[in-house]
Amino acid sequence: MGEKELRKNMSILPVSTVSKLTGLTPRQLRYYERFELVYPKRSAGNQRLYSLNDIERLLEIKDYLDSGMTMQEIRRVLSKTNAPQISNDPDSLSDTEARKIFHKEMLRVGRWENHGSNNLW
DNA sequence: CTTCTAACA
DNA sequence: TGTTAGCA
Repeated sequence: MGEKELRKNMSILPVSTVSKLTGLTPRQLRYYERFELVYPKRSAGNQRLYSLNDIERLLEIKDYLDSGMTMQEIRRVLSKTNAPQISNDPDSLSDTEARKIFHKEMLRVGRWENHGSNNLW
């Protein structure tokens, strides 16, 4: 697995950020998790941590729902393309390193907001 | 922030 | 069926 893919699979984004990024409410994010459309990690405080791949997934889910697709159908499609979240050891990262990565993502978020772009990665 | 149940269209 | 309000 390349370094890029590794970073995309790191779960570091809290629901508030993911909500703004995807336009989905935290409630919807929880609902989708119930249907196994996404499998975010959990922080020590039991709060969801999403990866960049999860963002892409969620955006896809949005489109699929607009297309009139069902949760079950979406789950089937997504389970083929993207296997369940794999081993991304957040514990293997030092705190400073994790903070660096998170800050980087925050900067990216700001950039998108300024450009108002929907074509993300 | 999390969980849960009940309710709506 | 997808989503939400209100609670603890």
